[in-house]
Amino acid sequence: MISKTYNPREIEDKWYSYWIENRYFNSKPNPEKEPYTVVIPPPNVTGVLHMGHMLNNTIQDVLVRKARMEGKEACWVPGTDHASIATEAKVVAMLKEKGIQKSDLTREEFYEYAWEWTDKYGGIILQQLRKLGASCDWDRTRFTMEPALYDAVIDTFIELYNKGYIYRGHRMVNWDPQAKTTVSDEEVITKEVMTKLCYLRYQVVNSYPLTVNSDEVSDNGQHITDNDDSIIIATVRPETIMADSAICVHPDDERYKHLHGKKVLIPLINRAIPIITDEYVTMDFGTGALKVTPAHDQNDYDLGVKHQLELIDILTEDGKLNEKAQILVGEDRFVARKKIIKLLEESGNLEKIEDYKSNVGHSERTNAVIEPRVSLQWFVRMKELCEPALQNVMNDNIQLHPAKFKNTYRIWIENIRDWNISRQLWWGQQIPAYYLPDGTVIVAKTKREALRKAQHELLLFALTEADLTQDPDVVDTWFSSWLWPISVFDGFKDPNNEDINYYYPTNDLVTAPEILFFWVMRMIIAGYEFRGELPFRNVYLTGIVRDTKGRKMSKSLGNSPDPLDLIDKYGADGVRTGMLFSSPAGNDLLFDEKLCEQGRNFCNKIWNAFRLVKGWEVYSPQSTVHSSQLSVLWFDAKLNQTTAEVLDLFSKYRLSDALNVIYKLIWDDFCSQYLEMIKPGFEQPIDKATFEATIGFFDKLMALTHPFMPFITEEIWQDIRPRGEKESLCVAEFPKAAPFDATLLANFEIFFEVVTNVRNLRSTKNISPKTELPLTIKTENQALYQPFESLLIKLANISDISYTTGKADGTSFLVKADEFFVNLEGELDVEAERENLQKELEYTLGFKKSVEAKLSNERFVQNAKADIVEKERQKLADAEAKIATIQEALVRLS
RNA sequence: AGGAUGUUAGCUCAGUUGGUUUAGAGCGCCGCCUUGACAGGGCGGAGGUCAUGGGUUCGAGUCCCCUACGUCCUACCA
Repeated sequence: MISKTYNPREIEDKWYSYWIENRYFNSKPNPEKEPYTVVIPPPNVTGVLHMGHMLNNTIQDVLVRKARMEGKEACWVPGTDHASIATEAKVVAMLKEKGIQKSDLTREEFYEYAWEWTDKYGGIILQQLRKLGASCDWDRTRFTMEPALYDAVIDTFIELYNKGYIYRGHRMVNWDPQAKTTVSDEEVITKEVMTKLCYLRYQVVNSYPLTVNSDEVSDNGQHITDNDDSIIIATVRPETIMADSAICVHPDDERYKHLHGKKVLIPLINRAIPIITDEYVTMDFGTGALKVTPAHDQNDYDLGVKHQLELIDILTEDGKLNEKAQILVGEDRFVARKKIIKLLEESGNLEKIEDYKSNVGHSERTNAVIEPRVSLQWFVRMKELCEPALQNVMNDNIQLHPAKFKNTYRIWIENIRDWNISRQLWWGQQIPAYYLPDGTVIVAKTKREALRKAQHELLLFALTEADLTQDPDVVDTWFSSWLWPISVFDGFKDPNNEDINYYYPTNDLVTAPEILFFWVMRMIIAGYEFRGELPFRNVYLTGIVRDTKGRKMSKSLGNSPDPLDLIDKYGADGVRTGMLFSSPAGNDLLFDEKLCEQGRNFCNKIWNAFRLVKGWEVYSPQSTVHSSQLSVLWFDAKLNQTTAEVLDLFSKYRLSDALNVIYKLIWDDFCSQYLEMIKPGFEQPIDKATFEATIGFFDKLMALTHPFMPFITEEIWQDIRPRGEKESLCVAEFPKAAPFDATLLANFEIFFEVVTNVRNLRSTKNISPKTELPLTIKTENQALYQPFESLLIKLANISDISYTTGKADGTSFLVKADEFFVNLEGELDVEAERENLQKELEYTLGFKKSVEAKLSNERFVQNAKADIVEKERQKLADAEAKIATIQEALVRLS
């Protein structure tokens, strides 16, 4: 006895183990077959599955399963990312709970804890992916911190350094004065804060050339003019004026043209700084004059570099003023701010203070206000490396789906800055740079090699390993994940191995648009740089999963359902289809559990169709029922038509559309129409030929649906298949498009319309579906309807069918230009009939008019393509025939 | 602020080189239908001047421009 509803739970576990046991997901290079490769975007090793992963991995699985069924050597490589910042933060928090400070540990000790943590929580997410049905080759699971991949990072660092792409330089970073470390841009939370905008007056120095010793100038007072010759700037950080290197105004600003080339004195400390001009300045903000403080502001830093200004850092690493500030030395930056305002007020340099709303960066971890700070970091020179990455996306060697992202991608690359790859963390690949006691840098794979280099290249034979210190920083996580498509096949360790030669370049990459820049672009760069070839041919960009209100799903909002709960509730197939129903590439998915419900209902629908067919008793008659024969021909055509459509949609990466087309094929065409057409009477057997054709349809439908719903399709497929033919739907053949009879499909459409009209008539006249009705067809083309008679009787519950070219009794409806009469018992509601016909007439007349307007337009007839004009003529003829029929009917009623 | 992108039924979206009827689907809604595969179901129905205003064209949901609103990315401005 088959259950009335589909029960996913045991079926899913059963088949997943079966697939794994039989190693259907494992792949080896096979020269006989075309490879199809996907590398998973490695999730954070300590992460748990969220809705974004579900969507992303469902899409990958659909693509991989289809390729596998198409006979390709499908290989989906899973793995995880060490996620240095996120993981280190979690480990540090865990240590804190144990009462251990990171600073109390050696690097080695810290690693022990980190690995312990990774082993404990790592890979949970990969277990969860199995529940979803992901057909990964689990034997190939990789981790970005495992030795081989660690080495790949070190080797590529050295290679790029030797090629001159990596350099060490002073750059502005986000400094957390409380944690005394730099933090990445992603860890900076900008918050809106109310601050004071101070307007400060700087005195202009008139004499030229200016004496270097500014004290002298202020002492004798000669060079300082009265208030008319001064410039007022606005700032929210008055405590940094001692670090000013210039005042900047817009070159076209008439107010300040007379000051170009002059110098001003910084209030309180009276150091002279130049007035420079740059179009960066917004004339109508503040006073249109800007103090330039290169050491304490990113934009000012850029200006400083451009105008070669002095860089004066007046802050200590914990955010206090240092000796270079000259005044308020030792005060905290915020205390200093208050105090200096007072000093400025006393000295008469403070013009006014306004309340001002500004966005200030805060550290995610300590909530301290981030201090832009210049420090020594490692960088990758990007401009040249980017060239192939830009070109090969623009010329579609690598295709983005949807293509609209090409634009964004181009703009990003064109504005790229050098990539800061050093991070002041421990969990990650330590930079292979060694410092000699005098500060000389040697980049080498090991300390021993660095020493050898120092001895041989620098002739420093007296050095020992103890004299060398390795750079404590690690590289940015993306510096390991950009190698992923190559490193998972050991393309660095062994650049000519069988795997990399066979699987690389990979085919499709599925990821979120948010990391197009961080990750996708960098993988493309790495692909061309390290293998001289693209890393993948297609990039499928998913949307972001949001809730029904359009908010991003997040832990803090608590609006993200647990994917495993969903799978438990709706089944993996239900959740998979639920997510894909409404998520075309590049579109955000507004997730609603209703979608999963729809997915589950779809499973149930398929399940019950299967139950119905399974329950039939089969017999072998002399000849097959005619209506069933016709139905089989029709569904075969429909199936071929839809298969072609599905294949076309797949080729365009329109997976949502492909799923919807399949959904309708199964629900509407197969269940609602086909099964109803061939269904034998209650407790009647079905003829063998029809039964077998139906089983054949099931076979193809399950194959077509398998990439989307692997579990239920496998269950049914296994049940209907003769044993021993092929062992799993996973590796069965994906349906191919075959020719189909388009005329047959068109005639069936007319037939369905007739059926719908009869049902509609019953509905409006309140006649039970069980009451048989006689039907008279008024047509010039009797031959069109004759083949459908038996089906019409069955589906519309007609007692008998007759034809006429004249008139008939009863109420009627129109399909095309033919009229269908149903003689109902009782009175005919003439008024209602007339009203309906009148409405239809009006519509058709309006339609005819619009077609006529087109056709009577000479320019249309001249300019439009011949087939378009012909179609319009046909439309007109159809409309005219229909109008004639309606008018006859109206005459008859009056 | 700059850039990208979007605005089609109550909601979520299709509508692929401009011409297959006067625009489609799913969900929701309304009406009718429960012994017979499935109420997680069946049958039927209502619902849109394609954001606004211009333009190009014989013809515009589709191409161009303006405006409004939304989303995203980058930069956040002293």
